[in-house]
Amino acid sequence: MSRAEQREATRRALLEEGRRRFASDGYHDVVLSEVASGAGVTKGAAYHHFGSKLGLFRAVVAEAQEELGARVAAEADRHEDLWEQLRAGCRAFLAAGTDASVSRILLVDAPTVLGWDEWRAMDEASSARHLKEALESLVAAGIVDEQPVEPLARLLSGAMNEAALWLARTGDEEALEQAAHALDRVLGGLRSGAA
Amino acid sequence: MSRAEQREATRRALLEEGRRRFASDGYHDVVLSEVASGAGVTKGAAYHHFGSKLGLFRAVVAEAQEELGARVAAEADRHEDLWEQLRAGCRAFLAAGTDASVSRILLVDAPTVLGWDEWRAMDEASSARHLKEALESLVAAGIVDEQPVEPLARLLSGAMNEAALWLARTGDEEALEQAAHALDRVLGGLRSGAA
DNA sequence: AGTTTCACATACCCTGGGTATGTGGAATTC
DNA sequence: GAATTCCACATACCCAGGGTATGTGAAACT
Repeated sequence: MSRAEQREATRRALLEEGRRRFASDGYHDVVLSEVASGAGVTKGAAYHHFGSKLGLFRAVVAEAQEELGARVAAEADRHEDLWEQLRAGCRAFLAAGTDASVSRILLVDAPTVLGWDEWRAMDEASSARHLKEALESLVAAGIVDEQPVEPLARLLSGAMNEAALWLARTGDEEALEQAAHALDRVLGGLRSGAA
Repeated sequence: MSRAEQREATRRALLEEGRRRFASDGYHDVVLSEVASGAGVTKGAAYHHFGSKLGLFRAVVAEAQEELGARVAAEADRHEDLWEQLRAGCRAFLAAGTDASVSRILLVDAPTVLGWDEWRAMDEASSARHLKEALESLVAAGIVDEQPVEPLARLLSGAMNEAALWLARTGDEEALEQAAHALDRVLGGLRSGAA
């Protein structure tokens, strides 16, 4: 194995082991040296690659964020109708929240550990941006009334984050159906001439 | 000062200094011995009263939670109409989120530090319960369609938490108005025969 | 007045994040 | 292909800070 390959291999091993532990134990209870030994290396390697425990966490978050964004977008893009795209995206997000490596890392720990500002910036770069764009398209198409999209997107984003956490906890198939229904209700309020 | 009075005085001093620091620096960056010295005592006193750093935080959270719940309930109770009660409560919550000792402590740190389960249990005991009760009353009055109230409450709770954080960050008078409007839209979707 | 109690102070322990430095083998140079 | 450089890590160490064990003096009780 060449040096570049070797480097990439340990990097990946650290990311994966880190993700596992962050998801199951939470940021604070994760010991960096244990992540390293779990990945078959030592603390030194982790610091070489990521600079700090927070650096590793940041990298894990970024990766998980991207994956989630892609997953949601993929589900949304299966529909032609703009309104259905929004619904499908939201549902995909709720379903994804069941995964601990999403909920614990992205929704619970990330805001505190990275600070709310940085977390929001990362969120903006993926899922939140999709949501905002979807809403803007709907406004442009006249399906949703003209209005500031930003606060609306925040409200919906928050609603779905919380719902996803709730589902992750009471990981029930029925609960997911209920949440999806409730979400439809809420979204319904946005349609032109609904209220 | 009697011993009981003295005890209560230091307890309060620790709670208040703790609340200040947790709000401005966040749980992790708060050093317990500094909280103590800020309150005019030593670490020993803090451990005597609260058992651990987490114990102090828990006490601070409980107090802040109660205050918030009371504030929201008070605003809601100024209205006769059930629907207006819900709206007023939500608006009061949004306004309260501007306060750092609410947003940082209750919304950002508490879920991670106490763990989501414990946080949810505490939330349930105050604001979340009020929200659920309000929704149940609305359903009973036929203003909102019959449906599972639990997931709906979670969605709304999450939406308001996130909105409050957003407001705390861009602490704008106009933003608050926008958020309140967006909230009305979303709530509007719940009324019978709206969708 | 003697004894007990208890609210704290003091001194110490130890985990764990961070850093500074060493090292062996791959990549490069001549 | 021997010498040199480079670099991905390992090793050894530092120290901040949460937690604990024990001491102490003044109030409360007898």
